[in-house]
Formats: sequence, structure tokens, C-alpha cells
Amino acid sequence: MPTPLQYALIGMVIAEPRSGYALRKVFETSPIGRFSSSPGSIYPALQKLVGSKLLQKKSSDRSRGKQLYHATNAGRDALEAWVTGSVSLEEVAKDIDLVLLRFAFHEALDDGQSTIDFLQSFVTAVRNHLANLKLFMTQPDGQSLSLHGQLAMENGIAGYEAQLSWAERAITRFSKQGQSND
Amino acid sequence: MPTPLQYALIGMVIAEPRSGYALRKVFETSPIGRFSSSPGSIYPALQKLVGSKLLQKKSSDRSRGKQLYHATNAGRDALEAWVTGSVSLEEVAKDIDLVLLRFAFHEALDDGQSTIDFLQSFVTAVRNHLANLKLFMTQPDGQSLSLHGQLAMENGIAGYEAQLSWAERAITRFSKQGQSND
DNA sequence: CCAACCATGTAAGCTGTTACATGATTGA
DNA sequence: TCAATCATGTAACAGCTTACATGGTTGG
Repeated sequence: MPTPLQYALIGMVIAEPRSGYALRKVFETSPIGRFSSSPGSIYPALQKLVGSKLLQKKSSDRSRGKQLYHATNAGRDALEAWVTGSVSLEEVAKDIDLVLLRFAFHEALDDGQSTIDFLQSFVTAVRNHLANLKLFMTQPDGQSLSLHGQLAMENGIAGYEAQLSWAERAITRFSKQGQSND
Repeated sequence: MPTPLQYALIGMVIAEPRSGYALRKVFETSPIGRFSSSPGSIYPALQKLVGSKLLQKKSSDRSRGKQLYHATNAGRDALEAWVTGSVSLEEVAKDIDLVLLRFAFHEALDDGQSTIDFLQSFVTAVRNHLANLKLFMTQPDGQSLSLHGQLAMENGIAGYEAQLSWAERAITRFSKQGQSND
């Protein structure tokens, strides 16, 4: 199973076939911050993807030296399976940035409904996680939290509430877009 | 230099000396999610901390078998240096959860002013990062973002804005607490 | 008595980091 | 021509995950 970095690489070459160097530049210049642009991470990851037949290296027509990576059908399928999987409570609690990455790569799919389904499962998971956080805050074995602890919990809660409003706004935006396609 | 996990362990045994097992239980039951509670991560980390003299293993008075970890003075100093370091733009962009962890362990310090200083450097870093994000969103080489890309950016911006309001609220709370001590 | 939990560890494997290394091309 | 950038890789190392392994204690 590919790593998040590998999925990100597949998604990027689906959007536009690129060289390893070009992929590194994207990580370097975008403010995403999740992935390192170091050659020691990118090139081995690309080699593994070629080895597992999810990517292919092709020379582009002109400028003969240029080797660009393209996604195979298997690569597209793997990405689709990954991005459309429903959002679990654990994923929200442990790695919410990954959920956002999956959301972003719904763009590589042509289906509009899958984005809405995804966002709805996200909303459910965030709501459940928020309930857990609030429960934890009110009864941590009767121990009352210090000011630091209380504020750290409030930070988490405020963050997830922001995620919730964002997701609800996003669902509205995608629903509107869907309607205009009817 | 200790890893984030190692700093977390130091902070936890400063709050209260604990066994390795007890430390694992905290990770298992708290909704933090950043650290795994697997023995394969905790025990080696504790061994390294003892090796670098930041922690010590002591048997508690009664119940002779019980081995509890305590922080050494060097451990306390290392945690303090880590926790009080000012927040950089890179840290905010790459690992904001780590900033929150550092915030939380200000509790282990007795100084109230250091928390406020920390939060102020956090506010500055988040403001700068927000400016970068907004700049990136308006001019990504003239390319207009897709709906997915635009929403992903909005998600990031909304998240950091939530961090900003939280930090400002937190500064107010700590300032009030400081005044009541005068 | 037996399941559940307390309690601690090791080993293999995978990923990613840092650092090193190489060579081509391009613009001032 | 010389610095910067393009472009691709490898090697050593650190850290974590999963899985395995062991044995003690406690409560029903």
C-alpha cells in the first residue's frame, strides 16, 4: 500500500505529468508543508511507484531528454480508492491533514458526488470526535485541568469546530455546482 | 537532541513520576492522537532518555517492584529550553501540533511570563503564515485554482485564523492570572 | 482457575532525513 | 566562464510500527 507521499505524487502527475525535479519544486514552493522536497524522499518514492506499476516514466515528444512520470490505470484506480474511502474517527483524531489531502485529490476524479459523500463522512467523524473531546474535558477522572491543559483542549475544540463549518460550507458549494450541471 | 516523543515523556514525568506502562496508558486513553502508545516506541525512548541522563529510574518507597521514571535537573532544563523557544514560521507551517504540545508543557515551568511570551511569538508566526497563504492563493503564477484547490486553501486559512483567535484569548487569560498574582 | 490486565522488552522492516555525489544546461 | 539552477541519484542513520515474546498480579 502506497504511503501518503506516494499518493500525493500519483495525484500530482494525474493533474499534469511531471519530472521528479518538477514534483520536488511543487513541494518546495507550495505552502503545504506536509511533505519534504528532499531528493532522498521523492526519488525513492517514485522508483517504488514505477516498480508497483502505478506510475510510468515516458520521454515527452520534444526535448528528448525529458523524462516525465505518468499515472497508469492502476495508479488512477489506487488513488481513487484512497481518496474516496470514508473518513473515520481515528483518521480525524490522528491525522486530519491527511483527510484534507484526500479531499484535494478528489479533483483528479470526474465524479462530483464522491466529493460530497466524502465531506459528509468527514462531518460525521468530526462531530463524533468533538463529542469525545468535550466529554474528555468535563470528566478526566474527576481531575480538573490546569489553565494550560484547559486552553490546549479549547484549542483542539476550536480547531475541529472550524473544520466543521468549513466542511458544511464546502458541501453547499459542491451541491450548487452539482445543480448547475443538471 | 530529544524527539518530540521524548520531550513529551519528560514533561509527563515532571507532572508526576510514572512507570513506562503508566505513560503508555496516558497516550492510549487521551484523545491527543499524536503519539502511539506502542511499547516499541515508548520503551526505547525511555531507555534513551535514561542513557542521556534526562530521566532516572527509581523504585518508589512502598510496593518495592514499582519502577518510576523521574526527571533529572538536566531533563528539566532540556524541557524548559525546548518549550520556551520562540515559535518560527516554519514550525507553524509544518507542525503546528508540536507548537501546541510545547504550549501545554509550559505548565511544568513555574514562570507565567514565559507562556505569554511564547503565545505572542506564536501569534506573530501565525500572522505571517496567514499572509503567505493569502498571497499564494491570489497569485499562484496566474493560475486560477479549481474549486477543490480553493476550498483546501480556505480550510487552511480558516484553521490558522482559529489558532489566532485562540491565542489571543489565551494571552488575555494568562495576563489576568498574572495580575491577580501582583 | 482463567481471563484480563499490569509491565517490559526485542526484532524486522519501512520511511524519511541529512548529507554526499554527479553531471548538464543556462544566463549574466 | 562561472554561478545558479536543472536533474537525479545513493548511503548512513534515526525513528517509528507491527509483531512477537515473556512473565507477574488480580478479580470474578
